[in-house]
Amino acid sequence: MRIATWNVNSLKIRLPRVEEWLGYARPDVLCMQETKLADAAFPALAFEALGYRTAHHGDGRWNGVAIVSRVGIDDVVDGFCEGLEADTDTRLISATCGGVRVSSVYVPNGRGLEDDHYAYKLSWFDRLRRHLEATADPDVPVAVCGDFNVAPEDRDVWDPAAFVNSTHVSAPERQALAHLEAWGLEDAFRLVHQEDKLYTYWDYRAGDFHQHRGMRIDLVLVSKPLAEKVTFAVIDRNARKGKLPSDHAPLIVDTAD
DNA sequence: ATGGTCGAGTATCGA
Repeated sequence: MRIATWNVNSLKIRLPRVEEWLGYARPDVLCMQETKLADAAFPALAFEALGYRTAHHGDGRWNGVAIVSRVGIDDVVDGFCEGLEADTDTRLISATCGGVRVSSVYVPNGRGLEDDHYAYKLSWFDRLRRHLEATADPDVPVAVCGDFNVAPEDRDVWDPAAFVNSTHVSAPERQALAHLEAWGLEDAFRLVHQEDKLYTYWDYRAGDFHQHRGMRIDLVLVSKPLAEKVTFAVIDRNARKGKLPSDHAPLIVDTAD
């Protein structure tokens, strides 16, 4: 099974690139983030034409998450169901695809260490853990895929010195990610690759992509039954090149069976 | 040279 995740930074403008990419990457499941679409505007027909069924959770201008699957898509849940009030944003959608409980997540950016959005980010991680506790089981196949807006380790950013007192690398954020993983998830990319300087996101500004100034913040987290079957993982940097790219590259993870 | 870019929408905000 091939699972992929891609922050597309507006599906409206990115749809041609996504269609092209699906044509050659052919994932069984693709999780997308930052569609920036309302549900009524989601281009379901374009995906169905390529053999994918779809689920989308969005409210228009910001955020928005989707799962498209050619191995079935059942039991779709929008947002959290850990028993608290609804999230203010559309940042989570879950579905069962080919026997795997898949979630597409767009973790809040945080903006700054003193910003209210940073507290929202930390609480969001806690809610995601509680959501998994309430709805899933780490002993069955689970894949939590998306833009986590956290670089797990210093080797996941182009220059740790450039991120002092910044979001994405702070100890509380890394601890929040680690606490999520402690539920029973592993970073599938790191099961395959140990090298540094492998990134999934590069700022549009200042030629960061060409200067290799990036961050690895897009992850596929898998439960043990999937982790044991991971055979391949790659960040498709080619999708960050060319005309009208997203500022994120897609991440692909393959598992046996 | 002290800025560099996108995408939302059409003034700025968010990343």
